[in-house]
Amino acid sequence: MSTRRRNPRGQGAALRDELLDAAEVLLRERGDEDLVSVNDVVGAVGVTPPSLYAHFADKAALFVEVHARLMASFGDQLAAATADIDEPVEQLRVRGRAYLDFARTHPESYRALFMSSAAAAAGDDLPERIMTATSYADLLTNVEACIRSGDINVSAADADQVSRVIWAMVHGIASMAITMPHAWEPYGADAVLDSAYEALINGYRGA
Amino acid sequence: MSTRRRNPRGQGAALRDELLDAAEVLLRERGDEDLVSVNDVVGAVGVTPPSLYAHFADKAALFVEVHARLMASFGDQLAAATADIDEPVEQLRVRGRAYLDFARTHPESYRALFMSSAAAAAGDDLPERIMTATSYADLLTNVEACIRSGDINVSAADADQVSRVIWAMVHGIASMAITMPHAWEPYGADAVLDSAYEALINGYRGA
DNA sequence: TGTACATCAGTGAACGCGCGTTCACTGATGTAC
DNA sequence: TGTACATCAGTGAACGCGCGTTCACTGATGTAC
Repeated sequence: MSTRRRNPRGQGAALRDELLDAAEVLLRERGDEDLVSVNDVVGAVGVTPPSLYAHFADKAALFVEVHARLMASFGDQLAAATADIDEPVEQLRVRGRAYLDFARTHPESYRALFMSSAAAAAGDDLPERIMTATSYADLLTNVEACIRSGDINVSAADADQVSRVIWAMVHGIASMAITMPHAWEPYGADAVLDSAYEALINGYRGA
Repeated sequence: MSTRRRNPRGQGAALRDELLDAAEVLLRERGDEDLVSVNDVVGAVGVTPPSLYAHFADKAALFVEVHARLMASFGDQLAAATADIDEPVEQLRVRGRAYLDFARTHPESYRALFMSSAAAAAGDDLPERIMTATSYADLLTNVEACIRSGDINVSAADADQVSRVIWAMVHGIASMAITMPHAWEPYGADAVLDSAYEALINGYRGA
């Protein structure tokens, strides 16, 4: 953009944030860092390519930081949606709906975070970071509360496994909604999620 | 490969199959057609790039056919695994395990079929073809049998929705196994699948 | 049986393109004196 | 208060690369006579 003015002396680092912002927007739009070129990013900020290399070693280094930002905003969104809900099973349901909402509102972000081949590539430990992220810890805590309240009838030691089954279920619905636009017609992904939750919790309750 | 001999007169079309075979092998290895170049394909066959264009309009046309082949072999594999099993619930379980097996044995094929952005791209109706594929019809038939036998206690009209929930569950476990190598540690994806199935069927049985 | 010729499987070389990245440079800005 | 200068944000132009695709061509093969 031609409206950009050069940063004042000593504030060159401001460009770093502008580049991260622009890269995040573009990644959200396109869902795969392979579809976002360095040229796109610097062009969006209104700067020439060499400027980027003053702040990031290479393209990969830029996107490592962008992914971290996306993960944080995803976690924040789930936490905010469930903050006011005390009843454990209801919180679990709302958490699932918020998860699905994020995936559908930002399908390309979701793809970048949980479905991209970049995420699975050897050098990048993104998936491991996901498993240890706050949002998973929150889910686990939620499931433990359901076990204590008796809504999920398994031993406390199985909380981790049950959490991952629930995650896999929601991820399955969300990722299919993204990859196959007609997957949930004519029901709607929400209705399917509700039905799946009901069956799962019902199944665990009576176990 | 330098060992290749030119096809005899009138059998130039044989190269078409060789190209499809080579492209399929490479796609299985790499999981995304963007990672398989035209040069890779013709190089594997031992031929130069222009030869490909005698048989396929462009790269996309080649991979449309390759995807169709992968889908067919996936469907065949599920059908073969479940052919000898009469008891509906057991057949459903074996179907799920075979599905997971395919995903883990050919992770890159699975990614290409069910997780790739190419699959979701506007021009390609692959996802729709999946929804109408034999393998989905087989699953639906299986679920209907479970309803008739009373193992899944929903009305016959809900067979379609239940089928998709089951599919989403298995897809969730399979795709996470691919994207996040440590997702199912220390349990193992099979154990998680069994547990998820048990909960789901349990939940539907008592519904 | 021998030869000229049409056919067609496949080649060699190049095309334009966009990519990530690097090089040598510029010119506005703040500071020292 | 004025000026010389070091600093540093950012540029212009080019790099080598691999890509999908196209062009004009070659040369072995089978057939007609």
